[in-house]
Amino acid sequence: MARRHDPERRRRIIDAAIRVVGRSGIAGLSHRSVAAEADVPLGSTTYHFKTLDELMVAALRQANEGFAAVLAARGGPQDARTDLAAELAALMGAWLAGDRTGVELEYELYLAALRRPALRPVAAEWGDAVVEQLSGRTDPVTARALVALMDGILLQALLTGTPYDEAYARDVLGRVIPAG
Amino acid sequence: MARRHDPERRRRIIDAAIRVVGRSGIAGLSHRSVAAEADVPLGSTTYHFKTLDELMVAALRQANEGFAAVLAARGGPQDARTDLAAELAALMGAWLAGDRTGVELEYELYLAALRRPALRPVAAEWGDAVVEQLSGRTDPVTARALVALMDGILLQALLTGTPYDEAYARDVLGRVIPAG
DNA sequence: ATCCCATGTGTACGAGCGTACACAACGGCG
DNA sequence: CGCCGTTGTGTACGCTCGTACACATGGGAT
Repeated sequence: MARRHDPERRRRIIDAAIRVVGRSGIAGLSHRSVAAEADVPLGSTTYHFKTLDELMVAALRQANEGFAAVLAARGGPQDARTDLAAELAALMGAWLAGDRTGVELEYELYLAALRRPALRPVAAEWGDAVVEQLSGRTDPVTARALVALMDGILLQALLTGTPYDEAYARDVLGRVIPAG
Repeated sequence: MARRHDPERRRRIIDAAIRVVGRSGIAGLSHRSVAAEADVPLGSTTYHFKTLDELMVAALRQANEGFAAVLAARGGPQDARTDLAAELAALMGAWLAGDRTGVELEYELYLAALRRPALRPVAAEWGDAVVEQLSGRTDPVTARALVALMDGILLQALLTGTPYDEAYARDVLGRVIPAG
């Protein structure tokens, strides 16, 4: 019999959900699969998250925080003399390096907002957060365009299986940034 | 009892699959739901498409052809004096106008390639087709960047529920196109 | 000390799913 | 004409799913 009133229970379930989505995709996400992965009874997942949407919201939010931390560490408010386009291109390269599981996981949750209105606010938050990270380096319109272009470039790589071309990314990202 | 050896049977099933995805999303796609929508017996869908992946490949390919036709009609090889960025921005606006069901449908099938390798070649074909449509107006690198940026802009609008801003799209698309 | 409710657990139900498979009907071919 | 493979159909099996619900438990409020 497990300990009661476990404050980590919720977190355990979210972590398990992220692992499940990473391994089997959203299609493989269910109360039962998460319960098995987290090694908790079925009733526990349904108690903390009435619907799978709620669980996905929590998972997406947590995944976002992870990426935001990476971005802050690498592309944060450092000096403005470095080439922003090159930095972002390198950031994408580092993210895609090795296996693409992590990137696929985050994009799958992110893109799930297309059909699940509950996820849209979280997806919007993510974009806003990145824009804010870039706000010290460029204007808001450019920042938003950079986010859009990065999304598109990453999707081209992920959806078609094409290898990531960092030089190409640096080139076209640079075009979006106003000269000066 | 339905007529046998119906050459339209396959097409009927694909059309029904597209309607089902448009209404309920990929999550609602099953052999049974398609069979009901197409008004054919269950065995008929499983006979023509052993797996749902096969059915999605056919549906995505058919949806692609529809968009390619629209693009060819509007953004085809017309004279190069018109503003390409403005044309593409207007094209996206027209596509999003009214209800977004059609766009959501195509993007959902397109994005499904993230987790379904069977769809990747079709997704790649789509990108290549658009690049080719643009080949008369600009260089290949720019064309690919425009496709990426359009994907990103459309996704921003679809995922966050933000209204589409055509002036913004025209602005940033124009930045990607080399002066001259 | 007692009560109460948030938290946690186990089990069962009905629905929908992919799959398999036996059978029916057509049409080309020998 | 008669055979046979392609195409089409009906049904049933076993599985997983969300959901519901009754019950257990323990800590905080009274």
